[in-house]
Amino acid sequence: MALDREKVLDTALRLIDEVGLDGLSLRRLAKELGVQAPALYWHFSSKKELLDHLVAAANDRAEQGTTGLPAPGETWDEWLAEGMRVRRRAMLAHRDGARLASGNRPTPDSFPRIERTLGVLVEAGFTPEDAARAVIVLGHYVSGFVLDEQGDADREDDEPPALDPEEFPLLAAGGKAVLERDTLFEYGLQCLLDGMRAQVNGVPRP
Amino acid sequence: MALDREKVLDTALRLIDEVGLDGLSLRRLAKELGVQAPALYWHFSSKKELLDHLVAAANDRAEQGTTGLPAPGETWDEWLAEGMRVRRRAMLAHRDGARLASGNRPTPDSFPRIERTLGVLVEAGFTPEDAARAVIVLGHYVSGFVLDEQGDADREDDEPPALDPEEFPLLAAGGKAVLERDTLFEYGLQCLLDGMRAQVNGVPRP
DNA sequence: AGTGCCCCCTTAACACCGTTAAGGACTTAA
DNA sequence: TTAAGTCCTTAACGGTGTTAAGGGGGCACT
Repeated sequence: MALDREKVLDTALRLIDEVGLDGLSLRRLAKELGVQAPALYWHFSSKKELLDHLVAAANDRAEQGTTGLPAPGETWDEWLAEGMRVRRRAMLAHRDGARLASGNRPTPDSFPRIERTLGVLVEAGFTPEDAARAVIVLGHYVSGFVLDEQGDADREDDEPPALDPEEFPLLAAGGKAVLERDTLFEYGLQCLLDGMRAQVNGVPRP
Repeated sequence: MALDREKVLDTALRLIDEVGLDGLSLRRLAKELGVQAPALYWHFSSKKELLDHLVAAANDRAEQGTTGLPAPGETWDEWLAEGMRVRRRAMLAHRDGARLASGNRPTPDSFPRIERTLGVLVEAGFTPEDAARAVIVLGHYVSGFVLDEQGDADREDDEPPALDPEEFPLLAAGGKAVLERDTLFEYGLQCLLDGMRAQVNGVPRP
């Protein structure tokens, strides 16, 4: 039974959930495949290339079942928000998913999808420039958010340092609120969308 | 002439600008200090600890000269925006600064500063919970943004793949706009602040 | 003066890492 | 039957973070 890219990527994705991104070495992956490490160089030219394809594979799986266009009657902002929630869930689906995803450009495969997204926004009244800015900026928010979210998971060592509620009352109150990740994510997401709604409606900036 | 943490961190900060985060090995750093690699373990218990202190040192330097409170007559949103610009510049000041900064919690040293920030927002009408959410969410945006900004710099290999303006007209137009990093940063920043302004003024979400 | 302690560093080594070189089977095609 | 191509092996290179053991030098105390 010969190896192929598909099999390697499947195993790598499974392995990364077990041992994390830092634990994923070529030797470890090769062992899991019943093969010696240099064998992987037949299928991928370098580890970096393997990781790039890993991201693409994970994204493919995550985007399955999404149409890429708003449902009838769905407004652009509801649609965009839902797209960002999907993106967050896709990153959360794999351990270190955010770290894995950040640090590589979109491949040309995703151009049509992006073009369609921009089309929806332009249809809604965005200039092409602002549409691109909106998409990029939302992406940065999501990846920054999930990066932190998963960074916490890695740091298994110790809980947050003790905090005196007498000395830092606001920090103590706020710290709890910030632990509700879904609420927090939605807060930032809606803030961004508020700004975009205002802009597309021609509201002047103060 | 004995080594101390200060000297090590100084040299590391200088070295990281030359060789990047991935190029910063203990042996390389030790050589720069005229010392053998294991000597560093006298001053820091691990490389991870050294990097944590590196971030703290870089932040200290960046925050020097900022008061941490709004100037008289400055509104909370102008003040917050300026704070985020400072944060971005601090990360950009060192090669791989964003990658370095992401992936470690604020040390207790920064608690007073954060508490003061929350105080300003609560003064402006935020609930303590929303103030904390706002600060966190802005931070995620900034780090996600700069992470991408500096990721581009690392990728010296090839320019973006050719893009047919006939096939992807919006992408072509938007791609140019997105290259103006300052404008792009400001766009997202103001979007976020729009949402926060709306919330603090009690504007109901649509 | 001598003795012991503590600070700061050295040398040697371990177990890993990504990657390359060279070559050995085994399948397919001429 | 030979030739080419595919997929993998073993061996090795130069690098990594980290640990173990020990050596000098300054300081304090007897």
